[in-house]
Amino acid sequence: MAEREAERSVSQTVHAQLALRELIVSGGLRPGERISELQAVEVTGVSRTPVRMALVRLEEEGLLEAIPSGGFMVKAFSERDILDSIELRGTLEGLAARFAAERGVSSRDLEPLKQCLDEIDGLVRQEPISMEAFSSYVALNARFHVLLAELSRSPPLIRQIDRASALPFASPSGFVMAQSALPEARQILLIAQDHHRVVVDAIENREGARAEAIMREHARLAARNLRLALRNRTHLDLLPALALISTG
Amino acid sequence: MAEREAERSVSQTVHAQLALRELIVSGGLRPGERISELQAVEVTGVSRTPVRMALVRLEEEGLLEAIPSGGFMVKAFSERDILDSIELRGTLEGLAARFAAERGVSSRDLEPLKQCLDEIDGLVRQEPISMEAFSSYVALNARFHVLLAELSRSPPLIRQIDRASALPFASPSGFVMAQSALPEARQILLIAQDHHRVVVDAIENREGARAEAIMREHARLAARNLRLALRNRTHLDLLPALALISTG
DNA sequence: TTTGCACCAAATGTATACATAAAGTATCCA
DNA sequence: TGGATACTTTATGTATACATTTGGTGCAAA
Repeated sequence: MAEREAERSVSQTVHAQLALRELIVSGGLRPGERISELQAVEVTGVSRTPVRMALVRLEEEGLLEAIPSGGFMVKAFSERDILDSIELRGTLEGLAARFAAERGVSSRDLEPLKQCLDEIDGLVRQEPISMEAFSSYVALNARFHVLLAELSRSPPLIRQIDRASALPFASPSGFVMAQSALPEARQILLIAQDHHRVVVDAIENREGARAEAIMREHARLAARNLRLALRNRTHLDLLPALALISTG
Repeated sequence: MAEREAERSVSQTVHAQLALRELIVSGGLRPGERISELQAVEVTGVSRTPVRMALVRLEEEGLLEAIPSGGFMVKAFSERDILDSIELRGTLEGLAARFAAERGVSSRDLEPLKQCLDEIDGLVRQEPISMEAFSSYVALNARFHVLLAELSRSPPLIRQIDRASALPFASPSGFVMAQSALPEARQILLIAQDHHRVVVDAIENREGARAEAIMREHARLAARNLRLALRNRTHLDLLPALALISTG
């Protein structure tokens, strides 16, 4: 064992799950393509049992789909599936924002969110925005959404948001944003940043309904942008678009 | 093999999953109690491998929780967890209702829903309502909710609703409703029935916002009723209350 | 040439064997 | 008598062996 040097502390199953997810998300396997256990064993370097566990978990996670005759394939999503997932996530996050507002979070709780937004500000203020800054934005934005979900203090809701995010957040890894799209991307990022600030403000002022409405509107806008980007794919390809919009 | 007579057509894994879920949901294992693989093997009659698969799936489903030192335990939910889950489900179903309305379902699509409601009408019209009628109601009500979710034609949303329902719908199996609570239960059922009819009507008339609002309100009311029932548990115990309210 | 049947190969589902870590117990020392 | 340590036992995590089913290929017959 331990033929692959690293990842020694985590269980084989977790290691396999991470490795396979990376493989799927990075596009190493096409949607609809079958993923054989033998292949998974070779990729992960662990035996069939933990690989199998990882496959089951990835199926439950929504990245794989069971083939009736046996085995798993990479799940394929339609354009509408993705748009729906964005709105779905927005709806859940709206609920989270409302819970946070209604349950009275302290200023201390909001501090990490504000700090996160400040960091994003530092990134998007650059003109033109750099490729590295954009990548950092994606990571920071994901963190903001996680923090917001946790602010609801509702384990069931956090859990659901986590699952709902699997699809929209699945794409960024390994994508390449076209240089020419960066200015347009920056504009969208600025708007998203505005929304986020308003949400935090609403939560701070205990305005649950407003907080919820903003998050939902935010998601609807993101879905609309993606729809437009997909219609005239002049410089936005599917994956970059996802990375750009769905993480807004 | 095939020592246990039935269930021959489904895979061992699925059989184990169903058997273990039944065990958990029926209260055969207390929340927080550890579920050993050996025990699971004895209960299901299959070997450790499929049992293990089933345990992983049940964990992803939210009924089990992994113990850091190894193995699984029955997940314990707080009162707030359950209330949140109800509202969560209502929110998702509201989205489903809106999707259904906006995407223009045909009258043919609505037929099964109406038929389902008519059957429920036949049950709750009895005065006093019988125990059998109440049990039938629970099953029919679950069917209505499934049909409504499917009406959204959104696989990601249907999937999420399915997961969100795991908790609220987990309780009915094997519960016993107190005879004395039946009249009160009937009143709540009648209100729920009203809500359901309004939702179907809103969908039919393409009023997405209204359809969504009703479903959310419906869930909030259910949560409120449950909260009241839990406060003065004179004749409503936790499980019956869940069965009653959360399936409303 | 095409269709159908049979056989073969490969991959999945299942069972079990093995290793490691955790928990419980007993014994010994303070 | 109480606590700590070592040992034993048990249960989980992993690896592998076995069986069954699926899919493909080849041969034969129409």
